[in-house]
Amino acid sequence: MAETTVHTFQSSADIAYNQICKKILDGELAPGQRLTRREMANLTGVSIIPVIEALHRLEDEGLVESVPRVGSRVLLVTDDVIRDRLMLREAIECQVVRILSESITGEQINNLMYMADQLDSTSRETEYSDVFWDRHYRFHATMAEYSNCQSLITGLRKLNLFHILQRQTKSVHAIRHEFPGNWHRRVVEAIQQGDPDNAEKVLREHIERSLIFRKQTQNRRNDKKSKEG
Amino acid sequence: MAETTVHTFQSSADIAYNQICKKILDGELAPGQRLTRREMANLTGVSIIPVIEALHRLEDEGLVESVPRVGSRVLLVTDDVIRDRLMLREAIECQVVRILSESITGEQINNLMYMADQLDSTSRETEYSDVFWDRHYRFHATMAEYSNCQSLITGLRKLNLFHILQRQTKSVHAIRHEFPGNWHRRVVEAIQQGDPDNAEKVLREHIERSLIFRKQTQNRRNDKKSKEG
DNA sequence: TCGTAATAAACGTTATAACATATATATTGA
DNA sequence: TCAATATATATGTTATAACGTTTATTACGA
Repeated sequence: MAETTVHTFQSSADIAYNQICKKILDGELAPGQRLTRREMANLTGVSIIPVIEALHRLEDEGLVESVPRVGSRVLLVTDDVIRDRLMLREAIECQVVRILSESITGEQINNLMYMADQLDSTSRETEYSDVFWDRHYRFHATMAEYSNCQSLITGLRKLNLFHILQRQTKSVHAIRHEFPGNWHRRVVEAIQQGDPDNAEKVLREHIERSLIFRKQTQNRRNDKKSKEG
Repeated sequence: MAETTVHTFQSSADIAYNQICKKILDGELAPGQRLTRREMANLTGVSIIPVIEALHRLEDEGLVESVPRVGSRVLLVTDDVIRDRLMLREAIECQVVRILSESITGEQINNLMYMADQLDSTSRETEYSDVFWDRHYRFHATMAEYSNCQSLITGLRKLNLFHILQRQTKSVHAIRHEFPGNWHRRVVEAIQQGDPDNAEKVLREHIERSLIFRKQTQNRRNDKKSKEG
């Protein structure tokens, strides 16, 4: 009831998009699952035309991959894709903190500091959970917004959506152990100091750490595999 | 005749996309020009459905902007958009040279060095021209390819397409004077040294220089305007 | 003359049905 | 039994036509 009652003309394409998107993010439609146009039309109650548009949007968001004349499926989260997105995330987030370190206002710093502390305390007190990741996404999305750069904002939103998909593999949870307890606050403090190079460095160290961690898990997984075989 | 005769099944959407895209890049459809679906259907000889897909692709490429229930038009190249793309370019290109400085092979270095010299000599000998920008795009696209990161490759391709659109405003030509004659070679040399931080620094200096230049032209333009008014 | 309301035209949206291609199944031959 | 071929089914693609909204035009009144 506190919702703003904006005239929200929802097109059929919107309906299809929202429903399919939700099912993907909830894991109801798992990675690799084929999404045929007629099935999606039946599933969402709209015709094929808006389903096509919905699938294209999902493909643009990076949640769906398509092959011309063959069809679409929920993105398969392979190691290659994970690495690809990690590289892009590093590029975008570093640029964001650079911009912020040169243009951020006091009020924005306060907001970020509050969110960072809230986030860091979450990671210390509880297991990795939906609420943690929610705050995590929101923190990074807020930084992106403060950059005032639409491409960076949009790019990061897509990466966050991908991360929700990636989380369904469960393997990301372990990254936690690589984080110092006050890492996000340290990022904000680096931004506050106003040195772009240092702010970027602080952020990059973190991302590279999780990349290194991923390589370790890969090796571990390979070891386990060779034991099984 | 030297073309590879690959079975290239061109869908109606492909036909529409190619034709409209070409007209935009050639300036035949100028920025701000409205692209109604029926007109585009008549223009390209296909029905509305594939035109819709073509326009969505062009929107994804960043050449077209749309408003739901209103329509599409060729992207208006405003100063805000230029700044936005410059920020994104900086993010992507810096990440590319970082990756390259840690993973590039000798053969790749040789290729890039050759392309850089060819490019730098072009900028010294001739006026800014199609052939210069062609080589420029190809140089940067090759670096992106060597990064082996699809998101960075795709992102840079879109930025290059945007730049072609931006060139139609003519204002980019003047950036030339900001370049030292051997700038591209220096980038490759920095990559070769294997230090990501330095490679990034070299690249970023260049991009920031052209950004500063843009601000100068804006001021100059404002001065001119106030004289006229 | 200007702002406002009513009308008309233009245009985005989408349901249906037919078409073309790709995949799965069945059949044939060795 | 297996591979190759032919058939059938599933599915992506797209043309057409109708629907609803937005924008442009006209008519009206102050």
